[in-house]
Amino acid sequence: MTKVYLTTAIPYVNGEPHLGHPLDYLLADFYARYRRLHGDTVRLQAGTDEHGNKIYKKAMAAGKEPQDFADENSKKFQDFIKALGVEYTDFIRTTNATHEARVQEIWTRLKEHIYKGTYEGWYCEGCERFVTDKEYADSSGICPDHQAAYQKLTEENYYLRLSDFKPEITAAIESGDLRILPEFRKKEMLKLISDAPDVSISRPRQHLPWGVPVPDDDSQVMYVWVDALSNYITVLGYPDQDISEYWPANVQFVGKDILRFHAIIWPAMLLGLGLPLPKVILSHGFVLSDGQKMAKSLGNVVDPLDVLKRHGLDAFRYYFSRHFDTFMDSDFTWEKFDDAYNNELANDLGNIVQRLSVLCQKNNIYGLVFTPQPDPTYEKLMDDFEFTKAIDYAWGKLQELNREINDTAPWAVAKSDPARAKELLIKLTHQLLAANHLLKPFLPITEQVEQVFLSQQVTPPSTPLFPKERS
RNA sequence: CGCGGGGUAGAGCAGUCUGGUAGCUCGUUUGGCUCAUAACCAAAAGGUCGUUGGUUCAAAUCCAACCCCCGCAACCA
Repeated sequence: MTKVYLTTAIPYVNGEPHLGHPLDYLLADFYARYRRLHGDTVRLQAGTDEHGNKIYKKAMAAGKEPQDFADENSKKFQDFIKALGVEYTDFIRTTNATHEARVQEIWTRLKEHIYKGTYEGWYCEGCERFVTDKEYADSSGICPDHQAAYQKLTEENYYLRLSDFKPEITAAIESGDLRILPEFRKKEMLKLISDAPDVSISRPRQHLPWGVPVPDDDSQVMYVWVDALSNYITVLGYPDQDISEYWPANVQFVGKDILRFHAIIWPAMLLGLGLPLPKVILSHGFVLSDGQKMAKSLGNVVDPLDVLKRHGLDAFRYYFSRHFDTFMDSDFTWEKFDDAYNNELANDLGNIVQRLSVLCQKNNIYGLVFTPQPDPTYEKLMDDFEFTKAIDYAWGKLQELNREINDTAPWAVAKSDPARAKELLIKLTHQLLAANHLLKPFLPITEQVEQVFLSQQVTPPSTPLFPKERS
């Protein structure tokens, strides 16, 4: 039995889950379910990133303790992940005391690659933070929130010496030992690595009051990287426990925006610890709303809970698997979502279940047995993480089946030759169950479909699957 | 010349590496069927494949130049 470890990026819990968050979880869950159907033991991690300035300030603004604030938001994310039907096995929080202790030990073990340096940049007193060069340029040197000029400021930081690891990381990515997906991101990452300066991994305590203290230096607090990225191994028990059963991870699912950190800083940390690199880092695109990036300022933010409520969990997972490209940005609109529900889920899957179950009932079919057969085309797609193409392929099977039902017309055959009709229906039902089986990683409702046909006596579901809503 | 992605039917995309009558899903129109959720099946309409030039018997596909859209450039999924 193969052991599989999959990870998802841990979201920063300074706000509510939005429609972009499900992607990591769903992709990981599709793959996890697929491997579990093959009998593999899958460990699927999820969690929340809870330190940092933004959370500290939001908590202060709300008159709360940072920990209480983090507790509330972490809970929201955990509930959300459950609502998505994601079968995760571990949930890690960066404010967990065990995680914090482990992170400090990790820092200590990385010490020979860490040095103290100074960081100089543009700083806003009001925001209490440094701004990027781009922000500085865009705002002509004036903070838009505080109408105050940015100041040049210097502070002490610890740095991770990336140069110690660049050749090894580059070689791993080039050879495919560390596979970056999609392929077109690989070049981008290689270029970024060659240009990457050493990374600042700490902040003075007065600038970052909410975080894990740097060991042996009370004046400094760890910045996000060492703290958050370590979650993938602290959740397994590192460094107190042997993690070789599950590490290296088979696949790490991340958004395209944070791929660079997972392709550069994270491998550097792992090499510094003497741990193997993950086998695959898969980066997915963004969820666009009406063709645009979702942003509060644009007023096009969609609440994922509303989407879940609209047509239920299966519709949600269906839309995000079949109408979202696994690797590229894709668009969400209510109209497309409703169309997918009505024209595809209801008309194809829902209707065909109804169609065949009624025919089976009328022809008194019972005691069916189903054994899934391997489908190499489908498995190749799933193994390559081409989820959109895999579900598309499975859907094609449903459409073929509809054609075949029309062509063979079992209802007509039943009038003259009931025995032959029965035989036909059993064959057609097996085809449906085979297609249904391919949909299992994506749609939980497939369990219900099996129940309909594999129960003692085939009876149509009391209410059709995916009932159409009359508008 | 910062890096990367993209421009193919009303919408979303495949096809480009390995040149050879332009394909899929959804939508539209017409016909068929009646087992089924006003469902299903068939057929049709709809594209000068971003622009210009080149190579070739033949270019969405190869080469060159250009135009347009999008993302990224230390905390944004």
